[in-house]
Amino acid sequence: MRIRFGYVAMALNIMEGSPNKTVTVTNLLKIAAPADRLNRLRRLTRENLANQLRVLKYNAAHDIHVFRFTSKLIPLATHAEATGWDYAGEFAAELMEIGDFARRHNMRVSAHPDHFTLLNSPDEKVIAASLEDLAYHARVFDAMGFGNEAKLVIHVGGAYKGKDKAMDRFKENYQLLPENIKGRLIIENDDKSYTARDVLELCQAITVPMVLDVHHHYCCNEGENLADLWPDIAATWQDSLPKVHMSSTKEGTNVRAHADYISSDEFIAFMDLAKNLDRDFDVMLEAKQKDLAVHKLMADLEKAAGVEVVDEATIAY
DNA sequence: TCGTGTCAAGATCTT
DNA sequence: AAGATCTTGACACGA
Repeated sequence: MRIRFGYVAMALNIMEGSPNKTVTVTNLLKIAAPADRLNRLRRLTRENLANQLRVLKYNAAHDIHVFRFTSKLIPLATHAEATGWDYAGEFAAELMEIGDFARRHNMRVSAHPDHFTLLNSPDEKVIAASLEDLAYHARVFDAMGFGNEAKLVIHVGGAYKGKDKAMDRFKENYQLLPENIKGRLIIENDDKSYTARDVLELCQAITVPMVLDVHHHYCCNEGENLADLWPDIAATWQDSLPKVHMSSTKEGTNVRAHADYISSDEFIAFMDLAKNLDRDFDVMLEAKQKDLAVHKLMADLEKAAGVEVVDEATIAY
């Protein structure tokens, strides 16, 4: 199997590696003139986009081909203060440059709207806000020149004291999505409510790829064996490369908290159960130390039996 | 400059 | 019914 590694949002190993800069609403509102408020957002956006391109260049230099964009690239994009602001038009050149760079270097990119974005809420206002947030993500990807290959990962949502009904609501709302969101949406199992089996069944029902989060599976399951689920999960990706999220538990806190780095033993254990299927896949490392965790995992795996290092962020096993 | 409380978003648990 | 907690990196403020 050939496995590529990537990381989330920001690079710690370089200067100016954060595309996450923002401003709090409270502070933004202290600026008297609305036009000046917008200028504050513009300056932050310009800085974020410059840092984002820098991060992609760093990734390219280190063979990192899997990357998740931050949702904060355009600060407060979905807040009332930014209503009507044509950020995609104003920053068309910068956004397209980022997209072009990623394509030129064969990067697989995605985004993960945060856990306030819910397609299965019974509250219409929550659905409306979620649609707005998804539209923002899709708008940024459109402006970068990406099609449906650039995925948006979300969770199923709340349980609302009835997962079956809540999953039905998800299915109904999914069908109503505009094409530039619907075609990009993929679903991940979470660490509290929806198990890998729940999400697999949902993904099969609506024909959507499933992201397996290995750590979430160990936090939230009903005794299923991951080796049994993996072939069906991988099958939801059809001809494209499956993607897996991987993190390790931070010692001394609740099991759900993410550690600085990824345990190579835990990752090897996953590779062992995936080995029967012998299908290539990508891994998004969700570690506090971001890109440093990619480098460290590669260094640790290099010493392990059966691992062949292909480049700085790819192995064969 | 450092430490720390706060933050746009919603569900869920606790009181 | 109201408030605390979860989670994240970064802001914002006071010492």
